[in-house]
Amino acid sequence: MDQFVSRFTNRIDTKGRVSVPASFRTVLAKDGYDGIYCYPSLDAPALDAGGNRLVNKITDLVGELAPYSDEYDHLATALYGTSDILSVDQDGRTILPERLREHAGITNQVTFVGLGDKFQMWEPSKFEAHLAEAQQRVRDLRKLLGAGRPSGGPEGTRE
Amino acid sequence: MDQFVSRFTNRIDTKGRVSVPASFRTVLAKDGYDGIYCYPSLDAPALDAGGNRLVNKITDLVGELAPYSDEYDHLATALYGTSDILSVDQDGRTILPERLREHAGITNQVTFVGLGDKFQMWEPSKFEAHLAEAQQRVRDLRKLLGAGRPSGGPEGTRE
DNA sequence: TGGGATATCATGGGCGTCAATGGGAATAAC
DNA sequence: GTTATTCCCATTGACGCCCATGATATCCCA
Repeated sequence: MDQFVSRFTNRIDTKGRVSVPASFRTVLAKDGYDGIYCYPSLDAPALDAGGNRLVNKITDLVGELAPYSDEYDHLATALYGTSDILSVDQDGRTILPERLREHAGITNQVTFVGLGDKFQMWEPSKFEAHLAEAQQRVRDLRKLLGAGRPSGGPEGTRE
Repeated sequence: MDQFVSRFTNRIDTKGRVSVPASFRTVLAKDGYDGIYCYPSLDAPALDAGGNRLVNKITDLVGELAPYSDEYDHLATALYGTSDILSVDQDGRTILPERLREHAGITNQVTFVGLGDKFQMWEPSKFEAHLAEAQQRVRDLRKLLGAGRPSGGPEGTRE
């Protein structure tokens, strides 16, 4: 299945429209989703977005909870209640609602970031900071994983 | 399965195109991947590149993590968000995006280095320095391994 | 084993297409 | 009636397609 990869930064024009990157539109089309399912990221100043796979993942997540539990209410509110389905016009452009733009701090440019089954939309400078942190965290993780590797044979044998 | 082996240095022409080595293209074709999946190496001034095997490895890595965890977010950002799928034209050439060229310090030549399931792209002089260091590390490792080898039979027997 | 022919690969250039951007008009919604 | 959204079109630069050329590697024959 095609995935959302890479990242693009596009401008918001005077009418509030922004071009959805052509490769993301292609993935959405193959996914069979009309428009973009979108909600404020739970723990980042960004917007989570995608098509059917994102919707299915949310349905599965919410479906694992007891229907009348507090968790259910909270998660359903966060993932359904705050979301929008953005329309994409025939030129491949969409308009971000004011509420979503405010959450992400987006003013005149949007960075689209592919994350495999979904993508995120960021204010460009916020994303650069986030990326630096993510890369550092992954490097730290690799060091942790590397330390556990038997590549240092003698250490492994000694243990 | 065919592997990426050997290394080649090709020029970037005035249009920013570079020939992907024919043997690498053959491996990609047999792998069934259309284009080249490519992202900045996390710990080297180089680009990691490959086909389905590389993509599958990344998908497995990211798929092991809980969808809304911090680790998932960081890994997906670092591996999907910084990557590009490079198209390869019918003459076997590709164009490296500016962002990837800058990460690797590539200006007018690229060294393609086969690493089995994937390959890397380097600025030629950076690769030479990297190779010298890697060869020195291998010598050091062999010394270590040689000390632990059962070629000295008595040590092995004693355990 | 050496030389010649052939095929393949890397390189260079021109032309057409595509994607992002900008703007206007019409329609729908408030 | 006003504003927002959708539809339609044009422009420009980047990229893909197509072709040619030279160098190198491989193959075949004497």
